[in-house]
Amino acid sequence: MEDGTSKSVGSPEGTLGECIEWDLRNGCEVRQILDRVADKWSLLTIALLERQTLRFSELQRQIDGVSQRMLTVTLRQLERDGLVTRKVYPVVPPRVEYSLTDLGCTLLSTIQSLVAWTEEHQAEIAAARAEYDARAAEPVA
Amino acid sequence: MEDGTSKSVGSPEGTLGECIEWDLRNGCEVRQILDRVADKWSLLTIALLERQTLRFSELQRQIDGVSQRMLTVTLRQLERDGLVTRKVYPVVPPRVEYSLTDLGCTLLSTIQSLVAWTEEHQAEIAAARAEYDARAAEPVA
DNA sequence: CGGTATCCGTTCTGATACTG
DNA sequence: CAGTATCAGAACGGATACCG
Repeated sequence: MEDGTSKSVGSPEGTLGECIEWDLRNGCEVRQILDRVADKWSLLTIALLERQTLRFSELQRQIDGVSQRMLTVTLRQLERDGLVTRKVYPVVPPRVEYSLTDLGCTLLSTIQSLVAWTEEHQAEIAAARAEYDARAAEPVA
Repeated sequence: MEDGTSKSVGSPEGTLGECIEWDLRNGCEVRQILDRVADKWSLLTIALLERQTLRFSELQRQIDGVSQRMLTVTLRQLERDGLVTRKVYPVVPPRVEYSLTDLGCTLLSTIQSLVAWTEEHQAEIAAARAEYDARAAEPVA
């Protein structure tokens, strides 16, 4: 996990296509970051932290389906990437609150778009799948 | 895989937070779709097909890093979900071209945002990681 | 409560070999 | 060229047990 020293950045401007090519040609860490933010749990976690601070248990309850381990791992990654802040209150029982950093907030709108898109086109995708599967079942006939 | 019959969709309007909650409470297939479109290879594949049709080998060459197997799998999923069109020319040697469907195009802008965000904040993330790792190395001191 | 450590089965991936 | 099939290794994810 060496990283790319943060200075050789300077991504080229231009169309997305160009950026992608640049990205790919460099086989750089962009893909790795993309994988992180595009992660299922990361996406949902960030979305849930929109404008609100949540405790570990609250997150776990709301995401429901995520195991304690996965939530912990996800939060650690997000914290490491500077997207989420972890605040520990030295009380007993322990209280740990998570919230988005400014950097994390900049991701919000994009994630919103992605989630919104998914919900908007849910039916279309389901239909496409059904059609595809049906076609696969009865070949050319 | 019951469908979402296209009419029972009506995701609630309002803030993203509300949508997410709705999403989670339904434990619906949204997450599954999200996982698909948020996939590393899917993301890059769709981005590369922006306004252009590409052959299998062209995609493989440009994405570089993807194995033939993964590219095939990815393209099949995207095709099944109705995001990509697969056109086979019955010639020899075989020629297969891929392009985005209208549905796939609607995802373009969102994906562009995500990729753009990643490239824009690459440095910040790298810095955050470095700081986090450094802090982990020398505890409280 | 909020983790961490560990075991362990499942999934994902890449490399390789073979086909139309 | 564009796959499909197979196999082994790596990564993922859940369940459990235990700590501060």
